[in-house]
Amino acid sequence: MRLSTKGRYAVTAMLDLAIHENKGPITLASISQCQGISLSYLEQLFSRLRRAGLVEGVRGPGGGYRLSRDGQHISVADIINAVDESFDATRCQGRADCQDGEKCLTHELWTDLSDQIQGFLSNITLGEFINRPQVREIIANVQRTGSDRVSAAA
Amino acid sequence: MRLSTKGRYAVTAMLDLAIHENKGPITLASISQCQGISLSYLEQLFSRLRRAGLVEGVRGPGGGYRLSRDGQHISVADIINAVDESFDATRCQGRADCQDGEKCLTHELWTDLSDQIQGFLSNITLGEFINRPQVREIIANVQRTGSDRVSAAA
DNA sequence: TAATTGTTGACTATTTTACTTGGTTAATAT
DNA sequence: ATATTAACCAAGTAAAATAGTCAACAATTA
Repeated sequence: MRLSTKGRYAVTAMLDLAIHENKGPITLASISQCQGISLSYLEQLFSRLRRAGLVEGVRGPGGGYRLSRDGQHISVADIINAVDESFDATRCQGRADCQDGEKCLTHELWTDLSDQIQGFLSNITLGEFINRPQVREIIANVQRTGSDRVSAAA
Repeated sequence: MRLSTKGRYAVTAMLDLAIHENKGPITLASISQCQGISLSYLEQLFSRLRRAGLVEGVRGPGGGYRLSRDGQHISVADIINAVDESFDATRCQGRADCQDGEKCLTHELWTDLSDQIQGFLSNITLGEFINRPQVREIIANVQRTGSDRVSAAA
């Protein structure tokens, strides 16, 4: 479980899709412009998100990306795992040839902790998150002051 | 909040110190050997942990590092923040000149989420973690099969 | 057909990670 | 005192990850 700006890009982009879930596909160009991420970099990220089955692309004019399943069933952990491919290959794998056993010990402690974090992020879904009262408030405020995404994308 | 192998190294090393909290200082050489991390890299990490006030070094023979305060009061978030120095400087800072307001929106959603993760990891302290029944079991098992750290360090 | 948008691959620059080398100090043991 | 131990410190380096560019191609719509 790695958590970097790469993961943040993916999560914020996915939140973008989740918020406009019912307004048709969102183009990467739009996300690129709004979030200041290069288009090609987003393409790379979405390539992975698509292969992970989290989004589906729609080609042609009016196309873009949409969530491939309900936001309620896409967790933050899903997204981060999709773009990070962190097959960790922690040392001392299998062979218990550590000098005094401590190596395997702390390694195991970390995996325990890592599982905890993973579990925590698995319980935060896009749908659940954007439906929290305080988050809904943020969304409402921004859409009141700024112009809507639909008009901006049209 | 960045979470990489660097952070894992730091956390596992700190868990090492926490487990042997009452057995005097632990040398970096010992941790290096046990966890397969280069000594100098550990020195760099502990330099930061020390400057963050999480550990204190003891020079000379029999020296090493120990926690500078009780493990109950050192959280995983403390450790990761100490070694990662992630002042993120997320774009669109202050100036709300985003094209359609969406940029600031998802940025804010991320900080919300990020605060959640931070809060979660702040609640997991070294002391609390290694005192969990299932974790204590791991520790007991390893110390039964392998030789003890004290004998290995002596 | 022309425009739009996803899809893919190769290639590059920058940053971070992880490590190396070579020292210096401070404490301890002989 | 001297040698040993170990923390401290500072450059520099190789490998990897991050972030981005460029260029082509495929499907869809108007």
